[in-house]
Amino acid sequence: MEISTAYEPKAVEKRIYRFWLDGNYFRAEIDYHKKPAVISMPPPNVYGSLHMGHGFNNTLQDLIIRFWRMSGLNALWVPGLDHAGLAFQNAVEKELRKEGLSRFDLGREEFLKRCFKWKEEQAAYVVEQLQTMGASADWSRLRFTMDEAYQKAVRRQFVQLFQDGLIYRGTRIINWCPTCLTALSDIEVEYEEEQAFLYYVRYPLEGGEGFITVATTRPETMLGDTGVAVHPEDLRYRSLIGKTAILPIMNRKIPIVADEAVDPTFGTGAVKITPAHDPVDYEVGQRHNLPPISVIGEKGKMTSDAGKYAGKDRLEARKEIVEELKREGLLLKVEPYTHALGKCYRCHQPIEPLISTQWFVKMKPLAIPAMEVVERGEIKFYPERWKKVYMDWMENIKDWCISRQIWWGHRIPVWYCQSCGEVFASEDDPERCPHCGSPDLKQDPDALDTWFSSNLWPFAILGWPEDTPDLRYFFPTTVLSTGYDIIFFWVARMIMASLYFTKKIPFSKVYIHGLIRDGKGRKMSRSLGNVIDPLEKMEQYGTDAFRFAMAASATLGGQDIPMGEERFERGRNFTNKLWNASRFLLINLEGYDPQARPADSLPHRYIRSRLNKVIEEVTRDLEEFNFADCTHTLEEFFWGEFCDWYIEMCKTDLARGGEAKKGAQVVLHDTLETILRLLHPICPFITEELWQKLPGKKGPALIVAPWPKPEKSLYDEDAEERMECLKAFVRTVRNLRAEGGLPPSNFIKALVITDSQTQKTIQESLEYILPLARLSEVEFLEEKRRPKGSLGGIAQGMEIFLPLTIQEKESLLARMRKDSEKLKADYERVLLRISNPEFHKKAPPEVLEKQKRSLEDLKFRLERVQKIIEELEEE
RNA sequence: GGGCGGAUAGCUCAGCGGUCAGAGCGCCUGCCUUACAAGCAGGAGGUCGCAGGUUCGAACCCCGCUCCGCCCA
Repeated sequence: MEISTAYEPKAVEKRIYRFWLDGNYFRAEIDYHKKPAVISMPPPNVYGSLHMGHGFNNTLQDLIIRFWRMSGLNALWVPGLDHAGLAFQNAVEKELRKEGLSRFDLGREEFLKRCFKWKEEQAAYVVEQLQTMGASADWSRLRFTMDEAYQKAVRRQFVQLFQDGLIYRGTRIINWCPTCLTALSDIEVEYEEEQAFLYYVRYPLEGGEGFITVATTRPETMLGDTGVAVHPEDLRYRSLIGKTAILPIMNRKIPIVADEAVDPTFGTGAVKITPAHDPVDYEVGQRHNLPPISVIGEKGKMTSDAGKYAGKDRLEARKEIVEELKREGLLLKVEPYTHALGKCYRCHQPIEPLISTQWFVKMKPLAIPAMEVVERGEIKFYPERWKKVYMDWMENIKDWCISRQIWWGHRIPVWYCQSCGEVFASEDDPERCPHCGSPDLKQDPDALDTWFSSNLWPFAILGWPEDTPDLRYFFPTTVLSTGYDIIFFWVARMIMASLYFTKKIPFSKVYIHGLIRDGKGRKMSRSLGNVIDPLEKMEQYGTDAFRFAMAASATLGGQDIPMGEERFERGRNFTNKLWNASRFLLINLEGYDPQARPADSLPHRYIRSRLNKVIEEVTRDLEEFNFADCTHTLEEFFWGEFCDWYIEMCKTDLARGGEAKKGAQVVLHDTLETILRLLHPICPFITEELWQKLPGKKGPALIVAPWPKPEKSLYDEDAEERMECLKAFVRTVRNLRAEGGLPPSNFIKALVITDSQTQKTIQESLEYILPLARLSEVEFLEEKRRPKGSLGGIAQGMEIFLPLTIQEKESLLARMRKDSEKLKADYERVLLRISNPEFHKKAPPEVLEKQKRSLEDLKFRLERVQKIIEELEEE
């Protein structure tokens, strides 16, 4: 058989993915005899390239799905795409700017046409990327958050919440992005520490009696001040409460009020109140009847209420106002100040708190049941600590601003009757006003927050609001996998929506993984230029190597992952090793007879015992989302045990031919076949490719081969222990040879002192270990004395000696002295513990036993080492 | 200000109550041993952040502290 000596992923991946698609293996059919197991894919933004976060999350989801599928569950993974409202609109506008156009030039209808055209092109590209990753999702069920059916779901949600009184329209202070020209919800604002200044401004008191000094980071907002506030307990200002100050520049009379919200330690302890431009001031204003005056407009420019500063940009106005205050002698001082500045999570420009009329969802009634299901454990977070984060947010939840002043997205299904003023929501586009019958209707121009549609995801993709067979069979879904950064944005809202609309939880397990960072632990960002492109890495190292790196990085604790190049290299090395081990087998399977009965020899017993224990361990790891340990266990077993020891030993049987060869072939084949099955969820392409090459395969494809079950009858402690003894023997010889500087090319004789049982173990497996230790023969010594002129080492109740030259003696002596000291320290530590009467009383018996055995072992080794030292010194 | 993570080998991280502390990468030595140099064999390297406590026994549990990161106000 012609197989290349290095694994070449590119030759394999496309072909294998095609093979799976042709076999229709990703498709899940309703089958009431099978238990469904479902994941809804967090839909990536339909626009643009997938990033490492997608690569990571989708690898893990695919891993789970493939594991379930092989385990005999009816595994369904529903893929999808998100319209990503503002992010997508911004991207399209950016493209338009290249043509010198804005969306307003095109008009709403034309702009949306462009958007859909873009969406079509981009969707195919995103799907292609997911497929490159090996995603075994059911593409026949691909959903997009603006599909016709999905639009209906969103309208149903809005109308029902509206009719139930949970959606209302209100005028209040909201977060406004002057760059994106839209309102945002509270959690769409990101706070960043900024170096700024704190301005101390004197406001003259009415009647010419001195000043009250306020401190502010935003002097330009003073034009909208309608009060000054101090803490009610603050003795410094007690006498001023109820008095009036004169607002400089505007010459407005404003009251001095007392409010608990004021922090007396900030600045002077007196703060200006600008209800129209600060959320806290807004509330203070409400409590004290201070009217909001908007002095900053939607584009970040001063309004007509800003007096002579009207029309200026807010930052320009700040400069000029500071100058004016300085001239007037009202600027007391300016000091450097670090504060958290709110920025838009899409364009990263500073947001502006503004008074505006928007649509809101009342969250408290939705949050209460959503907290209960998590509290009761119906929905579990993995790792569990995220439960607290979720609960804390839910407890302090605020109403959700869902209207956005954008065009791309679900338009708010609310109409305003131009005749009678009726405001109503409707699932279908209405012809006439339901109140007065007038056809003169206007639809609300705004669109909905994207998250107000993706919160329906797990059930809308299965057909909701229709009562479809898919929804009945596949819902609730089983696992949701996502990063911790969108617990509030998405996870929490899906739980609330699902309970409200379906009366069911959307999923029972939430797997929360860490975030991928760059090699130095920094957040990846385009501006830092430290973004790793997953597709590029797959191209470079192979998809399986990429996935191996992802899986190995997904630790149980869900820590963030600094993604360095080494992780991919390790994956590539692993797949290459897998390739070559399989290649070795395929070359040596000539005359393979699956019916042959393997001998009851130690290597076979050992590898079968270990394999079955690994099956048990790996299965448990996958059930617990412990991907890193699962990967590591498989890597270690395959490489460190199967390749390094078992295959090497089997070479003896293969060389011998006959029954020995036939038996080895069967065990080698079966073990590798099982390893391929265990590795398939992590490395689907290479395992499928190799599995297809193996003779005597059962079934059409590895992707649907049964997940291995551990056979406990094959667990064999005796074989494992004996094997450890053989390994110790071989390692000791290799070590002696290296330290003694004996060339590996010479096959030499080893002399051994040991007990009769160990002697038997070694003798029975001599043919396997001689080549590994590069020995010609082993002689067992009767006399328990180190042979003169030899190099000796100790391992597991054996003393092993190799012929030694005189110049090698000194280095040996040095090593023995070092060993002796370490052993002495270890021995004394255990002795101390064991001689403590409390230990005998309180430690469990098996621990006591183990300690006793350790002590004996240490004593034995120590005595031997000391004896050798004496002997060497005598010579 | 509140909360959550982290601090273990040169680097990146596992381990989270039973002698001797683990991996990958890096480093040193020797090998083209007919599957694999993306490999094989051997080796060096760690008062497990600091300081107390609980326990027969602590990297691991508890208390405090220091530094780093994140989230919320």
